[in-house]
Amino acid sequence: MTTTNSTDAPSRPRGRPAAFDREAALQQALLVFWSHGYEGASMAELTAAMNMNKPSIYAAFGNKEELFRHALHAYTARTGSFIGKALEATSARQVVDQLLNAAAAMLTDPSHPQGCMIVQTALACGAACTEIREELTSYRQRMRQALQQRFERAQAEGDLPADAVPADLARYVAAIHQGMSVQASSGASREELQALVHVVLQQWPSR
Amino acid sequence: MTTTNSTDAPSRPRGRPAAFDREAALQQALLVFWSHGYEGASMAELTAAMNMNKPSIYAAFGNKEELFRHALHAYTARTGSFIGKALEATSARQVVDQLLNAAAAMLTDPSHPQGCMIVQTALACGAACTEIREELTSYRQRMRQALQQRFERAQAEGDLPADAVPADLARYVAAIHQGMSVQASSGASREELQALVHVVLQQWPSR
DNA sequence: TTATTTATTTACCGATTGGTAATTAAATAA
DNA sequence: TTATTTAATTACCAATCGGTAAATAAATAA
Repeated sequence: MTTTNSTDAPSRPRGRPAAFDREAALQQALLVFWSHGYEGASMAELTAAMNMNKPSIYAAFGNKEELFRHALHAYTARTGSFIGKALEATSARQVVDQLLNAAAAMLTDPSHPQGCMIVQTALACGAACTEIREELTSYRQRMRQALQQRFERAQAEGDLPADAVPADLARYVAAIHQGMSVQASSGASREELQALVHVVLQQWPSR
Repeated sequence: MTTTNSTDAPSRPRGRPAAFDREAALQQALLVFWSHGYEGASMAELTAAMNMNKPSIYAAFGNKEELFRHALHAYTARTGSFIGKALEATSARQVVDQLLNAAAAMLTDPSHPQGCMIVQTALACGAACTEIREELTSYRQRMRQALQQRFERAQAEGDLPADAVPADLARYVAAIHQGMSVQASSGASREELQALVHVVLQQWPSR
């Protein structure tokens, strides 16, 4: 049991108070990484966007690689929250509908860079960011596995044809999602992506 | 009419002969850009792979940006040749079949980096490679437009349902192709991608 | 041979990269 | 006040970045 102050009111820490808002600074870092990629984002640009000087950033978040991980965590918690919600829909078809239409909206939202951070920021990179690249790859694989499990459940519930292969359908939907991300980063509009999703849903098995 | 040597036999040029094979050197540069991206590929790594020192590279190909364009041209001419062939297939369904199955094979070919160079090498990057990024984007758009025109022709030939929208189908197939590229670079096997393509073909309209 | 032309080699350039040591500023505790 | 603790600022580091000037090597032309 550590020694704390007598009341439950939070006591101020000892030294000089931080001048930056941690969440706000992280959000700015996120935007820089999102638009320029891991190695395309320089510490100079990050310091400018976060309105912090380098030693403060390193003290608060570690080095560039750890800063990226913090930003990535903020991304999945905030921007990527629609994925978990879509997986809770009541049928496989509704999962795909909600997932891809929410993605069409998010990927083209003008309030942040276009496309998906997890697809864009380190698809190919130099030797210095191999770990980051692999981390993003495992993120994508986890999403695909979550889709596969959801489709397996759907099939067990008679929600998908018996001859459908959940693993293949999951890979298919994941590819659509990733392709939409590429096209969003190339300037595709929300309406264009929604038309794409419409094609997917029209052809979705056994509706 | 310029002055040439008297016979048709090619006369040797005046100065010291180049010690490198231009096409082979370009192929090595292509492999480096393909696996590490435009800004992830350093001139040091390129010189090592091409077995040329920097001044020779600059004399032969221009700067890094122009070298990338030369490599990109070699890529589209060699590796990307299957796209043009697929577009000549006799039906829309066969176009998609040939295009995506050939892509599944190419994207996972162990003799070169996994995935598509045009998707991978500059999706997000720093300010220094904006032009490269836009050039790759326009490559992807040209492929999508070619698909759209092919589907328009298919529809006119009764090869696609009257209510199908060629532009949307083209965007759909392009997204599949791009998503396959992302997954190939993440380690998906040829068989896994072929299973994905099977899902697409099973659901292709009006077969 | 000598002159000319082109390629390769070596050494180097300024700028930028990610990262830090040392100092100064602002808060609390005694 | 004085000591202590933490943050912000300034200045700086070695390494690497893309790119090049100058010198040397290897070919042909005369």
